[in-house]
Amino acid sequence: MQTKSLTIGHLARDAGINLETVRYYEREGLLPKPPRSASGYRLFPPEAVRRLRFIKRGQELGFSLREIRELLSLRVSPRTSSAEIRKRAEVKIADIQRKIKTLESMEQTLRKLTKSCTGCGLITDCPILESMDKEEA
Amino acid sequence: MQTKSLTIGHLARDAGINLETVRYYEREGLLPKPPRSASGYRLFPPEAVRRLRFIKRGQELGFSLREIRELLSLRVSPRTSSAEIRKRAEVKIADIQRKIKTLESMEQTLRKLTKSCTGCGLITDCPILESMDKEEA
DNA sequence: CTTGACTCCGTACCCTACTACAGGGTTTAG
DNA sequence: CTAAACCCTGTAGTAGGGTACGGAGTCAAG
Repeated sequence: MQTKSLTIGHLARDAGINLETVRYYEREGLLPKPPRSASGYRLFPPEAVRRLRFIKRGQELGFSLREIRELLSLRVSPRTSSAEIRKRAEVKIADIQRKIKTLESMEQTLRKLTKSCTGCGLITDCPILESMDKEEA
Repeated sequence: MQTKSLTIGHLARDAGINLETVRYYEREGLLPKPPRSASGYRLFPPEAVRRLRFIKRGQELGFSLREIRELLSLRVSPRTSSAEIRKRAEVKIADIQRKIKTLESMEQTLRKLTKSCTGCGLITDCPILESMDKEEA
């Protein structure tokens, strides 16, 4: 075992995710298959930790594993050009922007409601609920 | 059947979701149980369409059905005060803001990468992939 | 009336993303 | 040398969010 390799348990702890999940990601092609020791143990390079963190962050942003795999594997085919990859990245940016816009509009709606809600009256007068049950912006 | 009521199929079509999903939402408490016709058919009020659209949008923003139900049912308990509801709405706003921030930072990362990627070179030189495989901001 | 489109309920199945064994080999600390 | 702590593979189970289907009743048009 080289000093630089991580066993699966080590990697999982460093990245803060379940050990079984690491194997799952490997099966699903999110993590490149690592070399093995003589006895068959996986020997992950230290970069694997960052890769796992990238996956986690992507998920928190609402990307599916399939999308994250896409992002991570843009380089897989040696045929695709750098331009192609750039294009894909731009699509993802547009994706993200749409998500941001929707969130912002939802925030606005909630914000307006809390503003018109003095917070003192009885439930029946709360404009937040009023609007909730009837519709939204 | 009153002129204003919608059958389940009608509602589903109007809201653009699967009929079975409507029943699922009712079971899960996202949609109030509608009155029934003499023969047992559900008779939804027209507002149900908006409610369904609200649910859909919430999902697109990464809220779980449980969270959406929470938002929708803030008024359920006649004991909670208007202030309580306002507080909950504010928590949701903070939630949304966190999501927006994370998305923005991811966008920034991707944007920086596309900028440094001329899009002309071979795959091996693409800075997007370079950074993908090694880490991220 | 009959036919086709709807509806009802209950149950079962699907996908995603994990998570948990079981049964067995390996490494390492004492 | 042995026990604890790891690791392996393979399979199964979970939760969330639906979706499909069978068997039966209902409604509207011709």
